[in-house]
Amino acid sequence: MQEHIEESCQEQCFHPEVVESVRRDMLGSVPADELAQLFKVLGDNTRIRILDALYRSELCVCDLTALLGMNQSAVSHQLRVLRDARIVKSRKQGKNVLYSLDDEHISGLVRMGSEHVSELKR
Amino acid sequence: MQEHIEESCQEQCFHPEVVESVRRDMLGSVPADELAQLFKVLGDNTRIRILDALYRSELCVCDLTALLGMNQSAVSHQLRVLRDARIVKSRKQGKNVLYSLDDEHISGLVRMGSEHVSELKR
DNA sequence: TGCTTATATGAACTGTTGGTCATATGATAC
DNA sequence: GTATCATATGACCAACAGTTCATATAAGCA
Repeated sequence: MQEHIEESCQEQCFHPEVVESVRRDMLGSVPADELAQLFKVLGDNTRIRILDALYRSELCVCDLTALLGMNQSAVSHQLRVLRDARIVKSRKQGKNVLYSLDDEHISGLVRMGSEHVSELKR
Repeated sequence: MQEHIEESCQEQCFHPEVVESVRRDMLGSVPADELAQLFKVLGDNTRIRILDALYRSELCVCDLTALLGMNQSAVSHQLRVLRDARIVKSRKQGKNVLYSLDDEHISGLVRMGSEHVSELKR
């Protein structure tokens, strides 16, 4: 994190050297997009509750439906979003489909996010 | 992460003991909501690019406007969202307003998210 | 074979969100 | 004071996202 050079804006106001140096270092637009996409998938109450549940145990769709108290279709739709984002994985077992978290980065993100949230309350 | 007990669904299909135990451990609905809200704010391409830039240097609004190549109003609107979520902070300096990240949890989240994203590509 | 159960999916509806335009505020400079 | 510049904000609109309803698929059971 470099220090900001104190000077008034020329012309169009901005600080050309700082802007140039930041521009060089910034993420490309593709990675930024993918990152935003990941957070967007995490940015829904239903999906967070699903992940919170799956963090504790592998569960089938109707378990999740019962836990969340919402209808099965809504849960399935959200599971699809999570599957497409490769945040959860599923395996078939008889009539049921069992879901679980796809990797441990996700629990890390959720844990870190929780810390930030509780930090803000102090 | 406890193991799932293999048994077929009774009645309404679900596994009552597992569901009960998960239910006990799950986040309350308020924390889940706050967490989802945090990720929702991070889940936008423009805001991620703003954070990526601010991670590298404190910047004024017109710097960001130039960096992102979008109009000033759009940038200000998104800065407001980030400010309301206490993800960035601002200080006045003459005519300018300088923005920076509000705490290091945020850069941690972004870093961790990036790792996850690049992990998926392998 | 048909019947039931678990899950998935498509269509439609509704609420939300990101951007644009126009305008307001607030500070500096003249 | 007035003019100008940097930023903020309100109204509006188009695109999108989450839920529901109805229906499809697919497995197990009689």
